[in-house]
Amino acid sequence: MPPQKSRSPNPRGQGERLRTALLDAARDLLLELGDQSKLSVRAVTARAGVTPNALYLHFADKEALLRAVMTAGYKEFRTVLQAAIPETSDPIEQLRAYGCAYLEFAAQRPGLYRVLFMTTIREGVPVPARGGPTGEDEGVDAFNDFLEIVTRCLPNEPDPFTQSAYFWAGLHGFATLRQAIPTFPWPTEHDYVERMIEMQIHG
Amino acid sequence: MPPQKSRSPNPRGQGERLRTALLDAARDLLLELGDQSKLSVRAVTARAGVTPNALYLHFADKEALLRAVMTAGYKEFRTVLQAAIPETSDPIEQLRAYGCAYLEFAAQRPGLYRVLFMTTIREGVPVPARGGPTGEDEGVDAFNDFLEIVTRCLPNEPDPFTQSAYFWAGLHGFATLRQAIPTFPWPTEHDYVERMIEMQIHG
DNA sequence: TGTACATCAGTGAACGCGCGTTCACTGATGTAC
DNA sequence: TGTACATCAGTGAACGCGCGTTCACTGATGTAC
Repeated sequence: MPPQKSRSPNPRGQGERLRTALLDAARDLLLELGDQSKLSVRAVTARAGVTPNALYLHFADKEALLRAVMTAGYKEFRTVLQAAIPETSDPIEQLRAYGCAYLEFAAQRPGLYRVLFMTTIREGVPVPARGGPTGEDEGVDAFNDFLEIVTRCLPNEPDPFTQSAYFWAGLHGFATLRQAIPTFPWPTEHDYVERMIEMQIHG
Repeated sequence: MPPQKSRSPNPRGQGERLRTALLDAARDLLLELGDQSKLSVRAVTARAGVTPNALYLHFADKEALLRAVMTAGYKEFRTVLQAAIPETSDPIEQLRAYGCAYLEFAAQRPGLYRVLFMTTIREGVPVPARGGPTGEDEGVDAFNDFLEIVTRCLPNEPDPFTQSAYFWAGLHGFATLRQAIPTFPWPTEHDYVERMIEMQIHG
């Protein structure tokens, strides 16, 4: 349903609804186009059923929209991955589930994943730090969720932060290379995660 | 030296020189801009000191130029990495050097690396296959160079192809995540490669 | 040797398009008195 | 209760720009006779 038909203005006091509608439209277009470079102001506003200039009622410019999409994307990322963690006392089982969910997220939402983890426009976006704060940013929190699981998997590891970074890089590398070169004979998601766990945890 | 000044036409029979000049200009711009999406026909031809329409004397369209840039980029990639392999009988030493050179290549030529390993336009570009052919494509050959080193490192490994893919994904993940999120406290290139070798080879 | 012609390596000018953004306006809903 | 006004959620029309690409042309160099 691209250019939503015969939209009537939001009722008085509900103008902020359009903000959400624009964010949703941008996210959906990102999923369809698979690439941020094809995302135009005009496409987003058309998808929301509104003229291009209406964007500027809620965002200073196109870049502000993109930043807001990133913020919402990190929230979605964290929510989806949190939901995938099984309730079990076995941290390895949790790590396995988290890793697979990570790869699935990237595979199912390539455009969104690209914006979150493959762009350079992240000026001002917070980043995880050793012993850094929590609760300020969904992206940072997502890393900390992961760090927590890895820490429980490796109770004797002196540097679980770095270990998490290694694991993350492995997941990211598989997710993105497979996306770029899909015809390469990659192992399955499950095999890949399993092998990473074997090497990094049991090794 | 952006728009090369007062260029005179190539001598008769040397028209193909412009093809090379355009490829070089595109490569250089890619390195400067860091991103393929900003690369325009007009910028490339201006850099080569020629009007935009001259591009069509040598390439069918913009996409054909990009494909040619990729081909040349793979050749450059392979050449640089081959040159980094030390002459020694210790394959681990070679693997270490190759891994570091890989990360350095990505760090020093981010725009080029993006085109080679982070785009989706690679329709028709050959891809490594188990026991596949050699000598047809520089990208495939580069992987086979790497596969050969890994095989020598793991003489008892039943599936060095998959093992190479794991290693590759790890390198790619580190190279690209570090590029996207440079403020994260990443380990050094050398530490990362060392740890990968420990886990995958000695582990 | 002179000259008509072919070939080559480009250029000049323009096309239609989609882009991000701005300015002035509209029409419905609420509020003050 | 009526009415003048303010506010709100947008719209209409246009701007200047850079883009990829095309068409007809040019000016120098070679070749045939």
